[in-house]
Amino acid sequence: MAITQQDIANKLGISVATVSRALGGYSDIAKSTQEHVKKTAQEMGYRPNVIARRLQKQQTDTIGFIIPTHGPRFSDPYFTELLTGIGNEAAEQDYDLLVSTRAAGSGEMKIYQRMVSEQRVDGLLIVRTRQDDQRIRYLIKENFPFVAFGRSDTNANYPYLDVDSQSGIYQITQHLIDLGHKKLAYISAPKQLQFAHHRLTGYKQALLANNIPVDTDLIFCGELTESSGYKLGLKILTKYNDVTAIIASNDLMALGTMKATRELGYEIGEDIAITGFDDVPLATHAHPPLTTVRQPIYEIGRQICRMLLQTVNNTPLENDQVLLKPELIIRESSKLSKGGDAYS
Amino acid sequence: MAITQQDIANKLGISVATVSRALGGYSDIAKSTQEHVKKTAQEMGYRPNVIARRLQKQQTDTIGFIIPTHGPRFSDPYFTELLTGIGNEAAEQDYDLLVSTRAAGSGEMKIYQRMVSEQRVDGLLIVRTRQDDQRIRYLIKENFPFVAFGRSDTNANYPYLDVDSQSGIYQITQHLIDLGHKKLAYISAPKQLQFAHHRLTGYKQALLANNIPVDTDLIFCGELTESSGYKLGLKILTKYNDVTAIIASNDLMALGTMKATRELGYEIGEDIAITGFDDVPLATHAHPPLTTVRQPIYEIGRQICRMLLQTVNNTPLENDQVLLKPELIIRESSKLSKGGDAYS
DNA sequence: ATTATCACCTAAAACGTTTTAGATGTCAAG
DNA sequence: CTTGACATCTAAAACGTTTTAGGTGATAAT
Repeated sequence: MAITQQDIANKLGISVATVSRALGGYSDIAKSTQEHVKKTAQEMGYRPNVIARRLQKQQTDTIGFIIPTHGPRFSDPYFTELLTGIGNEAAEQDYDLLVSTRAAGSGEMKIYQRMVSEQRVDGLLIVRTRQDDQRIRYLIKENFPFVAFGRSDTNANYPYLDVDSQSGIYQITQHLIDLGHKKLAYISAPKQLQFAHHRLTGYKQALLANNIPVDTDLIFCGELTESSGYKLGLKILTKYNDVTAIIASNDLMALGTMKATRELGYEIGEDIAITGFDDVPLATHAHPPLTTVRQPIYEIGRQICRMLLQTVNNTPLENDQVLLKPELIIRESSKLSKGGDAYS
Repeated sequence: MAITQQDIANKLGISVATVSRALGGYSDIAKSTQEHVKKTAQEMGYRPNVIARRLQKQQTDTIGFIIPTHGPRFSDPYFTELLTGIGNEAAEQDYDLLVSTRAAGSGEMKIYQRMVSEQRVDGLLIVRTRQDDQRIRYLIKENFPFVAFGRSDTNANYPYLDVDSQSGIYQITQHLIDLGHKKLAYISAPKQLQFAHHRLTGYKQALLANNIPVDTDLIFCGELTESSGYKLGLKILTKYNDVTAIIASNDLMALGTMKATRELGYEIGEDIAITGFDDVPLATHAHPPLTTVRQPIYEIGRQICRMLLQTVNNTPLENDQVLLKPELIIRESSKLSKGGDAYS
């Protein structure tokens, strides 16, 4: 059996209250007693029982993070990096991290309710915000502490951190237009994801700013996976043989599109430009290396975690709605358009 | 404030004990009372407080999983898939999953001690077993329930699941030899990882079985990342221009090696064969698709979780040391050796 | 000699649940 | 009428911690 404060108290002939307060370093316990208790605790191998502490303190020192997976073979490198950021920050602040994996829809809300109403965690992290996001609605209704990675379309006010992906896609689209591309296809994320709209807007705005009409036939919708990018790549390039650039809304889809492009005999970066979003490590090692927009994923993980812990501890956030400017990373998957007349 | 059993008891004019037992469905409570209590609980929106339950039951209904990361930009797709498997299985059995992210070494043992001695979890999952693995030694010493993904070199007996990667690499090496390759370089995982040895042995055995002498100059050691595979790929191919096949011990390194190979002007699958291990989804979408050995990662996650939960619940495992046969997946990154004389 | 102040300690309650050990009342059998 | 068996319920203890409210005794001030 584990050593308890009672054991220490018995051994020392003092009360548990004194043991507790001594270990807690309270000033109403004599310095000498404090040291004595601490020493004995150490010797006896005492470790606090966190469950008992939690019950008394009415807080769990735990935060929750529910990863929205799609299907069993879910392997988005993006999430590992995000999780590492969250996990490291939580650990530094002595918080536990409770993780659930659940496909969006499919009983997802059950998990949230469980976490909230059974008081399993002190706060929650939400990622991949959606249109009319029921998770956000629920947490606001319950007045439960949370921080989201991503804005949402509700007019509710809540703490979030987001990347200005509209600007990111605008930059990348402008970059391609500068290279002489005129016919640029776009592979969107699923429409229910909030960022899908920001990114699509960035694309449209860039086109319009350059007097290129928006052709909705050139806008496709993918699932953020390689295989989805692959399928759409095939579709786009067989149907529209005058497209010279494909803008994917994440790296994984861009990598899939690259495969399709190559299979159809095009040279990427020469015949067809392809771009992504995220800058996962694989983007550098793709062939050719992928032009993309960098989101500092690890740092984002740390920061949303830091924001949540502040919220949980009732420290007011100096800035509770943060918008990060992403950085354009130009690599070889985007080059001058062959048929183009840039700077001509 | 949340509703407690006390609130229900007060409202109904019965004792908390009755409420507890009614909700628990015990037979010493009248059917009618049970229904009444359950109905009222529902109406009042009662949810059990898991912390209190845990304290009383002296178990946490939580398992722990510490992901051994390397560095902040850790994005191994392998782990997301494993985590999904573990998470889904845990959720189905109503267990919480506590996740920590920590680089091996660097205070890793502190996390284990914290989990174990402060009774944060009922059991632990260990992955990427190492030579003389201190985590395993510690958990055995503490007699704490755990299941490992991977064997280890200690002669201690403990429950594990592993993939027979010696056989996997043997198969892949034999496959390459059958294609006519004679000079096959090998990129190992870090030597402290247990599976590095099994895989290396598989490579050596296959060579010897085909009367090819083992040339230790052709054995390199990488870090399981793309960039590590890239660097070693460059090194191998510039130093040994008669190497026709490179066997990497995971897919990520293989992908990095592919990049190096291409940059040096070789045609993958034509001039140089490259193989990986794991079959992450990206292997299919690589250019060309990667020949590899499939580990059913998601299923492995589920199964080690299932094994752990059985252990935690004192259900004896019918088979507590499982060895899975991996499957060779032949794709286009390995083809006939140009200089080779297979079947000649 | 009384009172106030202070340093140090602790009994008991509290957190919300489950379990234990037994109480109460009913009914049937003897 | 007594006894035993049974169904149903519950007071109290228990889990291990922290907090509250106050006690004790010593010393200093009046």
